[in-house]
Amino acid sequence: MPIRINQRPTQRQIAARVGVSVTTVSRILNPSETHPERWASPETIEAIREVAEVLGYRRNSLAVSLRTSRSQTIGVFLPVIGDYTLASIFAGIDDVAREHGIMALTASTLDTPGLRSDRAMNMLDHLVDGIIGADAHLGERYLGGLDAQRVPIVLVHRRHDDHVSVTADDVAAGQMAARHLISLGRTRLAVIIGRRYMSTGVDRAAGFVQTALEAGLEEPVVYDHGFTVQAGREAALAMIGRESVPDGLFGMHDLCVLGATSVLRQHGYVTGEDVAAVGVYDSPVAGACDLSSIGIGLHNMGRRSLELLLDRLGGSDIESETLPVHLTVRASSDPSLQRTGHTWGTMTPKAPPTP
Amino acid sequence: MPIRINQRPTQRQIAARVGVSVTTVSRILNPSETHPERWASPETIEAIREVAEVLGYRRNSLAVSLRTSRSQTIGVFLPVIGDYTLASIFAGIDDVAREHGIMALTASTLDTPGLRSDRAMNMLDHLVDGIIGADAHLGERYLGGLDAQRVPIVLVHRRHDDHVSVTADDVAAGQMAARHLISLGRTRLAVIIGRRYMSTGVDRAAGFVQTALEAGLEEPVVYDHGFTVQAGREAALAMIGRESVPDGLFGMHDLCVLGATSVLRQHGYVTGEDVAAVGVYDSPVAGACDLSSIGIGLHNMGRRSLELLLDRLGGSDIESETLPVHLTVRASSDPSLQRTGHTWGTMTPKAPPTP
DNA sequence: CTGAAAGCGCTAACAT
DNA sequence: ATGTTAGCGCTTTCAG
Repeated sequence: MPIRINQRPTQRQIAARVGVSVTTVSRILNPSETHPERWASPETIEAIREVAEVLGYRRNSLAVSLRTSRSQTIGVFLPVIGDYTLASIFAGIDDVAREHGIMALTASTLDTPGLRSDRAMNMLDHLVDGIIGADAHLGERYLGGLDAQRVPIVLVHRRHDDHVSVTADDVAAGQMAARHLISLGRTRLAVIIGRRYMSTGVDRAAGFVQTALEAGLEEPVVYDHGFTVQAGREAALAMIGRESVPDGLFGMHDLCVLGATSVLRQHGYVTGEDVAAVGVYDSPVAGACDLSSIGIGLHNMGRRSLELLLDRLGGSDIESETLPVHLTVRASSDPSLQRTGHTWGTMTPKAPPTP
Repeated sequence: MPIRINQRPTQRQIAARVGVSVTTVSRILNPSETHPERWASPETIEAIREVAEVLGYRRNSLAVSLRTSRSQTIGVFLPVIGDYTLASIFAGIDDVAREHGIMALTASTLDTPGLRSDRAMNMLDHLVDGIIGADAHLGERYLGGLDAQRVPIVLVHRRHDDHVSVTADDVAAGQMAARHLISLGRTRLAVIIGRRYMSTGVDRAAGFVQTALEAGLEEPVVYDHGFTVQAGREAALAMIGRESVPDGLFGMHDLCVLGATSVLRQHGYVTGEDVAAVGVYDSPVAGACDLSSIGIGLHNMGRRSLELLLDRLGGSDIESETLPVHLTVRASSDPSLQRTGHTWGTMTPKAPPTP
């Protein structure tokens, strides 16, 4: 009769019912990894198993953690959550966590190092076994104040020389975008890099600019308004304000490119024609909007970050990884391609075709 | 000299240095909420504070939880993570969590009840104080198997009669969409509802269909392919296949509408002209794509869900809340409005304007 | 094959 | 104003 009313059953209760000690119960129910000495008489084992089953026993992870100093818990820092990119990375992390029965404590830090430290302290209070950070800033030691508590850290998405990281080949992405635009005959290039503390934007811009210069073009203009739709709009306004609208635009995020092209279009610059645009992440919306975009395996990036962290926790030495990127060309840069969703063409609609 | 090498300092260490008992240290450092009897001599208090400071003392949350049966931890279930909607809700939850020093254990369940149960067990093993669920399915008790462990549950985004929930006024959203389309003279309506187990889509469709019928229109056709870009594409193909392309389309998510309109457009149906389209969530991309959309305060919705849960944990009785929605009209439904980013107009671009 | 004992770090009655 | 005792649920030597 499972008569537990409000309380979770404990090993002690099982021990009492079976007539053995908690030690034995512990050994049977949770055989230690290292010493699988689950020696016990078959009858005892059977009895313990049965009572545990009928009582609905579940181990108290907190007690285990307190005893073993391993919490089966990790901390994950995201700069912002409501964004496709970071959310996709987190989805990959979550995937691996599920497979390994690990719980992730997640915190958004709004790209504010101070906030990050506060929440990191809180995480460490919960004895997380390790930390995955997607919100690293260049030129600032990640969680520098807390290194005494040597918790393994793996960075993801954004690199930092001081830490192991899983990133996309951002330099290659920039080169790829530039080569693509140049191959289309574009000569006045510009790039929206997000913020200067993000290695993603900085690295992509580096590859982009370098390739442009090597091709003998003017140095691309750099805009650092951010990576949101709104940031893209602001960048576009800046372009118009300085009367230097590019004919080739590369942006760190599909969204900021969409924001930029929408404003440019309002001002008469037709995407795909007047300005060829390329984004990053190849998000679903890029497909729906005919936006050329450089895809990155975000989900897999998340996966690898936790896999690496787990390797580290398992005692292995780990090294940074760089993931490949690939370009999908659509009508936003090559107007000869079929337009699907929203045409990048003229502003004044003709009479609608008869349905 | 903070000479802790690898180990976090404990109350005992402080007690030893100061020459008091751990009890006193505990009382000073972590005065209980109920009995703020932090009686101690000013010198003692001062000394303890100082040593704690210099040692870099931080309480061990796990030990506290084990002792108090309160973990300052909650569990959050999301159906999927890499999506603007859910991620935004989670951002709101995270906000409140930060303000209250609470940690959130997050898990994606892929809208698979079995997966949810497994991970819920794991969460309960970690003694979460409560659970927020964004992945409820209609017609299925949420976490039905585990109700014995009476952990407070608050649903968000999707309602379920058996639970307190924070949702948008989905019925009103459906009515609003229908009224808008009808006011534009649209008569052949259709709606993409996501999946049938989602109260969001079901409720919105209810309001939508009801309003259409009351206006004397034919019953809108319902498509339940999902709410992603791809789902929208499939729905559109279905429309074309059955030769009943609507002149008014409402979709549960901006993305599925974008997916649908992109395919419809490929087949010659111009958005805003041949078919007026309305989405939900008013995500940034809706703005960039001139998509009319019904906005919901997702961030606030997330906030409220945790606030409610905390109220409940504080002993209050709580009730479900319904949040208001509002429509933003853009060129996708009303072509007289200025188009910004991507025109919904004709397929064949005219000669580009001179930049 | 099994159990006694110790203790992870902390809090909470109950003394004094 | 402070200390003693007890114990949260579990794992882990060390002895039988």
